Amino acid sequence: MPGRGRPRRFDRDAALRTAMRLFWERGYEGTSMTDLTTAMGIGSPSLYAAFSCKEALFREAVALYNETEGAVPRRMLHEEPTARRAVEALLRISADAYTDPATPPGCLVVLGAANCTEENQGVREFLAGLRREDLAMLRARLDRGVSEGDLPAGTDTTALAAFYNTVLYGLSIQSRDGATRTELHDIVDTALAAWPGQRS
Amino acid sequence: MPGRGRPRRFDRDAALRTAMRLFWERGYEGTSMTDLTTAMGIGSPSLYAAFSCKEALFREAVALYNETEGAVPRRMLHEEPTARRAVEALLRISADAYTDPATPPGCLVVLGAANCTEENQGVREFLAGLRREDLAMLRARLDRGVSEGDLPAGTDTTALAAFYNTVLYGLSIQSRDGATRTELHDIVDTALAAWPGQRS
DNA sequence: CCATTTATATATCAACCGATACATAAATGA
DNA sequence: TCATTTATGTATCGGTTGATATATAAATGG
Repeated sequence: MPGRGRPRRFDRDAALRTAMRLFWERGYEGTSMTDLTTAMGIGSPSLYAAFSCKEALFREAVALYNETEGAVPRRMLHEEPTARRAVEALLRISADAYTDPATPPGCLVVLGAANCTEENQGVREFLAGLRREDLAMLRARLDRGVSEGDLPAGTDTTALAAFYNTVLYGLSIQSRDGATRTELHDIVDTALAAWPGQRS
Repeated sequence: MPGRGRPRRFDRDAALRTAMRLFWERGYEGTSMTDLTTAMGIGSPSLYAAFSCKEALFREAVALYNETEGAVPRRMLHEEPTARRAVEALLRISADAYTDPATPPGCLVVLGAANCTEENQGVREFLAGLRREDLAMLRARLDRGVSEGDLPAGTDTTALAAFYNTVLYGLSIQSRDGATRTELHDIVDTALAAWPGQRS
């Protein structure tokens, strides 16, 4: 039921996608409400009525990002048969996504609130929490590799997960600096040489 | 010769160090002129008279950062006898510096203008240029390792340098997220396992 | 038809941004 | 002494920030 009052003139989902795109491209503080309302083609009271405030809009946009952009890497992480292949798929898919010319370079969760003001520490902590979740998923996949026997028992999965997570962070910055897809995959090649038991 | 007019009431070098510290902590756009003048204890016309404008002050502060904080890693990179030991020293010293409680976490050159506004693209490009210089120095050190025989002939030094550079970028973000010194060194351990010929 | 509800458009709000105008203070050179 | 030069303190500039007050438009329920 669409309710009683005057119907909304714009598509809320489309507006949210627009916000995701802008925040992805320019970060939280780098995107102004005027940028958003202009890109959405609506007035600022309409935006506030639909999304409460800038921070709420950002959180909703990031949630959308996490559901859409994060779906493929998450699925790969689970479906690939070994930990090694899962991590390689994660890195390769991320490298491809970060250099997709149809979307802004790098990861919104990593870059969206890099050095933001103290007054927006809540936004920063929100993204940091998502990063911790991603790290935990990666570590869990490595632990699964140990329990399934494709990773040596006694592997320091915490350190290994932290390492590949760090590489992913670095890839985001590299893509922002204009690194090509090939360059990122070359970096991934080297990173995979650090895999336990690997000969480089 | 201190010149003719009324002498400056404040220490320009100390003010520059204050600016470096603030920019390091909060980034270019995250630091306001009011933040700067307050921390320096001077009025805004004095700041403008001494440093022209915000961007010029930032560039000078970053130059100071590069000279001071960058000195030790640069020296290690040159003085360590092998490429492998040089890279390890670079990573370890950076990990220590990024987690030094006396200074802000992470690297100013990496984090100082992460997703800044389009109108400040000049600042972003300035830092990107410094990062390219650092990358070139790292690659040159690896090339030296090849010519001196401690790295196998045919080693892809470009890819290897890009990889360790990427790890350094990632370490900056990790330290911003509150990673401890031990955690960073564990990541460095894993990164070094990717070294050519290494058994991990 | 009309009360109610919701969304819109216009016009702003106070706070902060980077940057200056202006008058005054404090030094030097002649 | 006094013109010149430079720096300082105060007050403020126009512009932008995130967020609203207000009045009107457009739907539903009775």
